[in-house]
Amino acid sequence: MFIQIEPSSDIPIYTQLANQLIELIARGELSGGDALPSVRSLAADLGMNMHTVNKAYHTLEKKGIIAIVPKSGAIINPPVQAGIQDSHRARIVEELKPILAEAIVLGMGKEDLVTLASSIFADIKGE
Amino acid sequence: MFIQIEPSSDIPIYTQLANQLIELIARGELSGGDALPSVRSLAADLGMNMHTVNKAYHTLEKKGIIAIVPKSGAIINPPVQAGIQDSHRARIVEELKPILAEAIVLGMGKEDLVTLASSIFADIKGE
DNA sequence: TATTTTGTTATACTAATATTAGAACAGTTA
DNA sequence: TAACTGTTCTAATATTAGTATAACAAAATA
Repeated sequence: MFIQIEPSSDIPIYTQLANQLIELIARGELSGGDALPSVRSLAADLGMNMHTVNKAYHTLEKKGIIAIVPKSGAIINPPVQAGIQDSHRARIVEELKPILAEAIVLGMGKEDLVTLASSIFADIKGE
Repeated sequence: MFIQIEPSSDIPIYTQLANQLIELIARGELSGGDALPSVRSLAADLGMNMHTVNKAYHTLEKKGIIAIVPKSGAIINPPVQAGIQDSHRARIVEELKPILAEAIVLGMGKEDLVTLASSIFADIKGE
């Protein structure tokens, strides 16, 4: 598992970890049904505390991306075929809105935003 | 100026304030050249501390959205006609990437993302 | 069955951040 | 001149982030 943490970043370590795990899943390097490493082993691998990894896992669970089975481990949820759930979509919208507003103020138009979204999509999926 | 702060939110007050100011500008309710209220008056209006407003203003300055003139006040930057600057665009991409990755994992495809971006754009611009 | 591993929970500590508070300073504006 | 401006400073409290141990009970495994 290829994960790189920037200790000097203003983004919390557990958020960096959660984001990189999400990208690995989006890119297909981790798939639905796969088990994530135990919090202890991943913490040892990355040189961080067990509780930090635990917090990242629980962040992913709250987002509906993995399932944590008590006393057993964390498993990536199977891909949804019926499309995104409304509750998740609403959360994405709330996260996206302030960033898109910023982009608009800084001079981007509707076409620019659509192009940007497509290009980031391609980048995540692996160019 | 219509600003609503949620004290119980996990989003810091100064971030909520900065985001809502950005949306007001994106929507056109505040325009380039307009002066923002003084940090003291806005803090009094919103029932918060002067330093919290000050931090929100400096956040907007760092993003290139307003200019703060020492001993005078804060003025909204004029709209850019030459399109967004590369440095700003790069920052937007970094902010957008983890959210789009999350959307992909939760079942959204390229078309869904493009549609979502368009719909949020319309929403911000005032339906 | 016995051992190891698992996530969970609890406590404790340090560091950084967020927020409020009050005051003083020096330049701007009316 | 007088009021207002952002800046700077000190200070206090509250919350969050991160690390460090330790113990527990259930699951996996040898």
